[in-house]
Amino acid sequence: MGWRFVSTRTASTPPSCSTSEPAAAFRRVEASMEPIIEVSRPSTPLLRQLGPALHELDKGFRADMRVPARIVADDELLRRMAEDRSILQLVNVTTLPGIQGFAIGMPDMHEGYGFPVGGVAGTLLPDGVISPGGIGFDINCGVRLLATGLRHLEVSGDLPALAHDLARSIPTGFGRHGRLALKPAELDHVLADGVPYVMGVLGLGTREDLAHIEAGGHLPAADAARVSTRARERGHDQLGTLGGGNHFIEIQRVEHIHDAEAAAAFGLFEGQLTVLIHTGSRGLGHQVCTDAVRKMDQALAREGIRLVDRQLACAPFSSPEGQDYYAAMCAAANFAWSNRQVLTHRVREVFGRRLGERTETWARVVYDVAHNIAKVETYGGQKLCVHRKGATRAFGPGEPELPTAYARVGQPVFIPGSMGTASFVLTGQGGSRDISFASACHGAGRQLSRAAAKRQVVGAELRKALNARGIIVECPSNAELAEEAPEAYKDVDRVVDAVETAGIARKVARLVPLAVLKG
DNA sequence: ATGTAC
Repeated sequence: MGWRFVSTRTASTPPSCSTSEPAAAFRRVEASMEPIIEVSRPSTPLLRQLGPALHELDKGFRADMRVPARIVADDELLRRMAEDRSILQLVNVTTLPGIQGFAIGMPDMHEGYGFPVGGVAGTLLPDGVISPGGIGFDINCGVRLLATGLRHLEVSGDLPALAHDLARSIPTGFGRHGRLALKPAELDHVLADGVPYVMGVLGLGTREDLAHIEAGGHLPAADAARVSTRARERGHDQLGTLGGGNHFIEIQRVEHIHDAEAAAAFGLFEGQLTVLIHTGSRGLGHQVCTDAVRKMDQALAREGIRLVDRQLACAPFSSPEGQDYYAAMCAAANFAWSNRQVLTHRVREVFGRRLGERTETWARVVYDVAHNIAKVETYGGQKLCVHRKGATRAFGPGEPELPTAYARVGQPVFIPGSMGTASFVLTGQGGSRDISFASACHGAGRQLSRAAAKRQVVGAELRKALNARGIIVECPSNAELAEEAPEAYKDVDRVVDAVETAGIARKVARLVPLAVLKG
């Protein structure tokens, strides 16, 4: 395997982002971004394989690295990553003040804002930085799996009606408003209290749901008062909406069980009808991120932070900007969990109406896990701010936060494939703490930009091809379909295999789509 | 991802 790492500037002179002339500094950094890797050259001792599907780029690669960069991938995925700037972005992450151990990229890694999507980094509290770009614009974008007691064959004739009803009940697409318009005081409660409020006061859900959501659907560090007026305006009527892009609701069948013990613990069986919900905090979270990036950018000089890429805007966790962002991020996360909770309620309404309110038609929450979030977690006795951007927490067995029924098998991890392809349920392995700060991948990962996908794929033809395979498509826009075409994504089987080979999480079940609802 | 370019 031949890899050559090429840095276009000398390692002894890391670029600085002089905050007195940010625009010029930004241009310099941009100019230094290509290329990081050339394929088919002699290998370098700077990149070495640490284990199965685990690689490390030595700290000596660039003088400004504080820790090494690691990547979970097989050789083919690594080669793919080298085609965009994601590895360079991961190297940039290693320069952040307070970073501990290593920055690590998941096998679905690709370019993002500042951090790569699929990047994980832990910074030491209290004074290590928190960086909004390490969480992403869609704060607490995440995935929730619902499992019914139905066999898909029992209801195959009802699927078109179910999909249609869901499409009528759930607003999808860019900027769409929902049926719930929250009064300011109600929005405050959603932001501060998350799903317990939605369940307890609005009556949408059960106590059982709460036990099967990461963090119980409520981060207590949230402070509604630190969410800007503009963010609240954008979010007040978006609870219970799906959004656009890669967000979707999919009705699926469990095609194959890989791990009988874990599947039994999660309540999954072959032929079962499941529903996968993928969405986040909509315009509210986006505005929280935008607000924080601006504020932190202005505070860099005061904090004496010099950045290699301005998109890595950050502030010490303990600083006013860091605390404001963390409290607002937690509030946006509560909003996102609440959003998935309201969507769950809509699914239950539709299923109950169409199929009758029976034990079998009840959609139980298997788990709900964030993949764009920062969490305070303890590693080696140290409290870290673990940034996961396009990365799923993957706790192994025995972690106190897990539901009791999952304590022996580990945390459910959901890996949605691209539209029309398989999704996976995995379970976190004990080794994940040391390998990846207890993190796994979050999806197949883009390999084509949205623009490139639109050029290459005709939405109407994709729709026909999906229908020909018996997949129901509820999506008003052919353009949106084209952007999310399977060709735009990496091979999800390969991505999941890399995570499993590395020892982070193991396969429990493979799910295939029956109907997809998207913006 | 996103009232898609303050």
